[in-house]
Amino acid sequence: MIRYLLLALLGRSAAYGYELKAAFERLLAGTWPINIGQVYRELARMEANGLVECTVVAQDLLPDRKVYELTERGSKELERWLEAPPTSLVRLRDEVFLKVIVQLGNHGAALETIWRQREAHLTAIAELGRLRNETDAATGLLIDGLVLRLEADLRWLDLAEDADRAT
Amino acid sequence: MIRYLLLALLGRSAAYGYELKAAFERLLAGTWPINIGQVYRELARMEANGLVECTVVAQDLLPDRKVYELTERGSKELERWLEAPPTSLVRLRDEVFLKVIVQLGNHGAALETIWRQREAHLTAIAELGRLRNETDAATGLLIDGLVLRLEADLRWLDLAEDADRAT
DNA sequence: AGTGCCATGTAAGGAGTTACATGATTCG
DNA sequence: CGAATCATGTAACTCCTTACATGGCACT
Repeated sequence: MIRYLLLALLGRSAAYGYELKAAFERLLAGTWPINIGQVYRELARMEANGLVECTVVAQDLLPDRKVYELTERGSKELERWLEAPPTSLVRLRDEVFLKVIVQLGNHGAALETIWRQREAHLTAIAELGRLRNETDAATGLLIDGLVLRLEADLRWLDLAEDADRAT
Repeated sequence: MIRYLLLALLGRSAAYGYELKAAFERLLAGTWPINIGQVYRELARMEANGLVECTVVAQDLLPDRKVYELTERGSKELERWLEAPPTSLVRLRDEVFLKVIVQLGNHGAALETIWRQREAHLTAIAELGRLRNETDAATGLLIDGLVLRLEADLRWLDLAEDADRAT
């Protein structure tokens, strides 16, 4: 995933690692903090695979920059990813859901988890509301997506509470 | 995650690996196919950590079973997980979202991705509807959660389409 | 003197996926 | 004879996370 996001960012314009980390986190509004080391490792790997190539740009006073850009293969690979059929959506590996369903019927415990989660969801939604203001279109849209999901999960927590009481 | 789910299953009753794999997949309605090898590896690891202990039960005609049960430490660990504060919900690493936002403004491409995704979501929802019939309460609830999320994502795709046209 | 920014990296490890190995029994 | 079920495991690999290393400059 990281690899393809970096490819997508390089598809917009050539960039060096340090800059890519910032662009990456700005695009995702900091919801995916990435370690700078990983950016360099991915770039090195992609270079080895011929997806990107770099030019060293010397600077005085500051360290050299290694400016990367997509190769032909790189943009093919990016395009391939973008056009690939969606991976299976029938897949749910979230703590929230799992913690609740394994406790279903265990009244006290399930309800406590549900309440804790509900509160966490509300906090997260509020936090995203604050984040939403300081972003551009694409990032704002991403945040909207997150909020919609969290709202769906809140409705699910209501369902779960009913289901637990019904047992 | 796998580790804790196995602990939760063992919290219900002692079981051996082969059986745990089946219970795991039944609980998750097959949305998380797990490799049997991983079950054995996790069990071995948990045994080394003193979370579970096993008794070998000989069978005639069939291979021996290693029946595991939670230790005191194991149920403490399970409880700790269940009661732990939810991990951050402000985090979104799904292909769907990322593929769309990196293409936003790139009209043709973004719209194609959106349509592909919409279709995949509808297919997935239909599939889950079929699955829903053959399950018990907890698993059914899980599926409801998945469906709610997919519906939220569908609404998001509408938002994304509007946002793309607006650029 | 210490913190933070610029810019590059290496290394260790956890979690999950996929494939393969072994051996007996039962069903078609 | 071949495939599926029961039952155990090992090995290799990808992806992501976390921590650490280096070195100069600027600001307080």
